[in-house]
Amino acid sequence: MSRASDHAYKTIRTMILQGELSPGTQIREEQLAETCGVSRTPVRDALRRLESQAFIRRSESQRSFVADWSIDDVADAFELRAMLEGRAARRAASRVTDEAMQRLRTCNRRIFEAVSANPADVAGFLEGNREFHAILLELAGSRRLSSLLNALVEQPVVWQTAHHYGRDALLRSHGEHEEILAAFARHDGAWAQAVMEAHIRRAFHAYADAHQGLTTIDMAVGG
Amino acid sequence: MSRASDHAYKTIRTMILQGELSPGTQIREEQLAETCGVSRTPVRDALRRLESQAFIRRSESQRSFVADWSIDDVADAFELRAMLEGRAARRAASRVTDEAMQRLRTCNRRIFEAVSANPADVAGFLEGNREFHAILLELAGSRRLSSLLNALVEQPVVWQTAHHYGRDALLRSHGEHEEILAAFARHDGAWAQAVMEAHIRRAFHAYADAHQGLTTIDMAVGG
DNA sequence: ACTTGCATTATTGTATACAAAAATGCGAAG
DNA sequence: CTTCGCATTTTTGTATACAATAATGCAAGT
Repeated sequence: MSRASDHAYKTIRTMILQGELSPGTQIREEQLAETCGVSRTPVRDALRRLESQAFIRRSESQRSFVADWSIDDVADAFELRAMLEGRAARRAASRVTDEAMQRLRTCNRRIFEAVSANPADVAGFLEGNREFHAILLELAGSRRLSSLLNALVEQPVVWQTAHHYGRDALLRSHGEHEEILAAFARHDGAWAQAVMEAHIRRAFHAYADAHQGLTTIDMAVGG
Repeated sequence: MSRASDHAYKTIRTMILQGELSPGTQIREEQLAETCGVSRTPVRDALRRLESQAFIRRSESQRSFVADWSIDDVADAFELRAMLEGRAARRAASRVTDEAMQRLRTCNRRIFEAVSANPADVAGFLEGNREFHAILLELAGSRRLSSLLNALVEQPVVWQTAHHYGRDALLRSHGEHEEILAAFARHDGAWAQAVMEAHIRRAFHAYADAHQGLTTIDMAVGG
């Protein structure tokens, strides 16, 4: 999007992701405008976008607050993501081309390299991961699915999860991508969907484990 | 939302739904501002919302156009809706209360009355239908699912579909709601989900039949 | 005649001032 | 001591002017 608006969006989003704005904090447009060095107009645009992605919630009287995600909300988001991304994988399996397979393989190789680095290159892993899922979404060929998933994938929770991964978990993630590629090579949509769902659900439990003690969680059995 | 912004939203949305703004038409903020009797600021807000619901698409250079939905887009939207609303039904089945059952029954009775009127009260049907699905979504207890579905349900396509229904189709719709209620009474989530998916998918084919001749469609087999 | 570059026009993006609405704090009444 | 009402302050909503950018058309050169 446009320069100022985009800058405000990224700035605010980063502040939330890094905890500079803690959950529950009230947000004032004017203050953010100062922080971002722009006027309130683009800040309001940015807040709209952040609200649609549940970074921010609005009170009945239109005041904005940094969203505080209960563990149930997190489970909810992961579950929806598992369902939607599973469907994307299934569609992608039946549409994948040789050229796309090459791109996916290259991407996953980069992920492997990031994981193998010493110490593990988490940022590189995240970037590779993001690209892998983006290619898959493109292959799924559903703009609507893409837009729904984009609203889910860039969540604070998802973003932070990888930082709790050990090298073994990162490696397992790479391995699951490999299995998805195998399913793609056979054009087996059901296989791809199953692996993808497992992939996302495991990610959820990695998150839940890292945040245990808050409450006991059980992700509903989905399908 | 706020007065002017909301008014702009509804006005523009109605213009699109009723075909006053035909698909592909370029949209100019200033012109809409005049039409709605407000300034560009709330119009821009409204356009953002309409864009997020795919009433409007934006060119690379940020010009706005009334979205033109290909039949594939329609199938895509219905399929996603079937999946998401099926999941909502499943969750609702395990959380439904006696009080909610009463509300749902009352609602579906109103639908029956609308259908039975002579001539059939399509607006009443739509309103009852909307409320039925809203209660169900509330019961599902997933804010995220709600927001994803809201972006899908109010589509031009969905809205227009009912106007192609004959009384028999409207009655069948009522009957499917009854079956969902039966599943709820037994707290059988799988049943509720299956009926809901069938319900939405039938609605799609009703639409497709009414628009046949454009192209042959086959909704992918989902799950 | 066809392209290329520039000036012009149309359209969107941003800043700012003002209006409306909501929250807050204080004081008086019970 | 609590509660209610009102004035004040804070915050968001809207209008409008101006800036930036993209589209358009025209003219000159090939």
